[in-house]
Amino acid sequence: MPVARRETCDARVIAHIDMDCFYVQVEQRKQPNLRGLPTAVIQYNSYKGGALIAVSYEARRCGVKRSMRGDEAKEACPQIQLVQVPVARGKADLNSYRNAGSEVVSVLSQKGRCERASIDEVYLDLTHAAETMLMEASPESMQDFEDEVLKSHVLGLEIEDGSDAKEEVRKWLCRSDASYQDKLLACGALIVSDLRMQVLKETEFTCSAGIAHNKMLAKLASAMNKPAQQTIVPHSSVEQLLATLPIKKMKHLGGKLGSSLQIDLGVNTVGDLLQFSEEKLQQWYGINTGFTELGCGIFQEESMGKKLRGDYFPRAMVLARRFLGLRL
DNA sequence: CATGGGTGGGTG
DNA sequence: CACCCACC
Repeated sequence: MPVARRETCDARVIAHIDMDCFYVQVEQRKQPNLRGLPTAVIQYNSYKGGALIAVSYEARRCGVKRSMRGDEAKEACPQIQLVQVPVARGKADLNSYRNAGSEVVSVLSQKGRCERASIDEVYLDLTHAAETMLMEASPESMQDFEDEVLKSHVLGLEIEDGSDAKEEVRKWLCRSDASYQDKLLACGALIVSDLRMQVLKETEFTCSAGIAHNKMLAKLASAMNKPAQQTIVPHSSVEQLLATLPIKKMKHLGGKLGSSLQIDLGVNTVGDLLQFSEEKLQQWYGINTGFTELGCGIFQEESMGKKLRGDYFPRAMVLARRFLGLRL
C-alpha cells in the first residue's frame, strides 16, 4: 500500500519582490496630495536641479528618465513634483526608505525565509509554503481565484487574440496535468499575490514580483511587468528566454566581464554563451573567474560556493547554468 | 565630480 | 590593507 508522500523533487520556489519606484512611494505616503501626480525624488538640488534617484510611472509616461537632472525633468514635464531626499550631516539620508523597506519585510517574512537584497528588493524562499499548499489546498481544487493572481503573467503561455487572458491564467494555475514543478510555481504565485495585497493593505506600497525556481530567474521576471504585477517563469520557458536574453542583462555580466564576453567570444545572448564548454571559458578567463558572488546568500545555490563541486570553472558558466535551473 | 554615493564582495 | 568591480 503506497503511502502518500511528497514527490522527490528538489525544485525550489523563489520570489523576487521589487518595490515600484520605492522612494517616490515613500514620499507619496508622507504627502498623500502627491499621489497620482508625476513625481520624482531628487538629491542635492544645487547642481542643475539635483539628481533624480526615483521617478514615478506618471512622470516616466511624460518622458522623464532617471538619468536626467531636476532641470531637465522640469523641461520634459513642467508639472512634475520634485521631492528632496532628507539630508543629515550634509549627506543624503536614506534611513526613512530603509525603515519603510523593513515594514515590507515584516509582512513578507510571514510566509518564508526573507533575504533583503537592497533597500527596495527582497528574495523569498517559498518552497515550504508552496509544498504545503499543494498538499492541503491545491489550486486544482479551488473554485475561484482572487482577481490579483489572475493578472499574473506566465512566460511561454500563449494568449490568442480575442481570448481572455485571465481565463487562460486561471486554467494554467489549476490544470491538473501540470508538472509537479509547475504546480509548485502556481502555488508560489498564489502566495505571492496574497503577500502583495497584504503589503499594499498594511504599508500602502505596491510592488512587482517574479516567481521562479531560482533567484536569478525570479529577479529577471520581477522587472518584466511593472508596476504592481507579477510574472511566473515555468521551467519550460527558460530555454526560449535565454536564447534571446542579451548577456548584459544578466546580473554580474552587466559590466566589463560581459563586454569582454561579447568581444572575445562574439556572444550576444545567454543562449550563445551556453554553447561554450567550461574548458573553452577557462582558457579565456582562467580558473579563478568562477566564484565572486558565492557565499552571499541564504539559499544553498548561492551560499555553498566551492563546496558544490570539486572543480573550478568560470563565473559566466556558473551563472548561465543557474539560469537554466540546473543543479551544480 | 556631475547618474552617483553607498555598499558588498573579490583580489593581490 | 587598498583597490577593483558590479549593482542599486
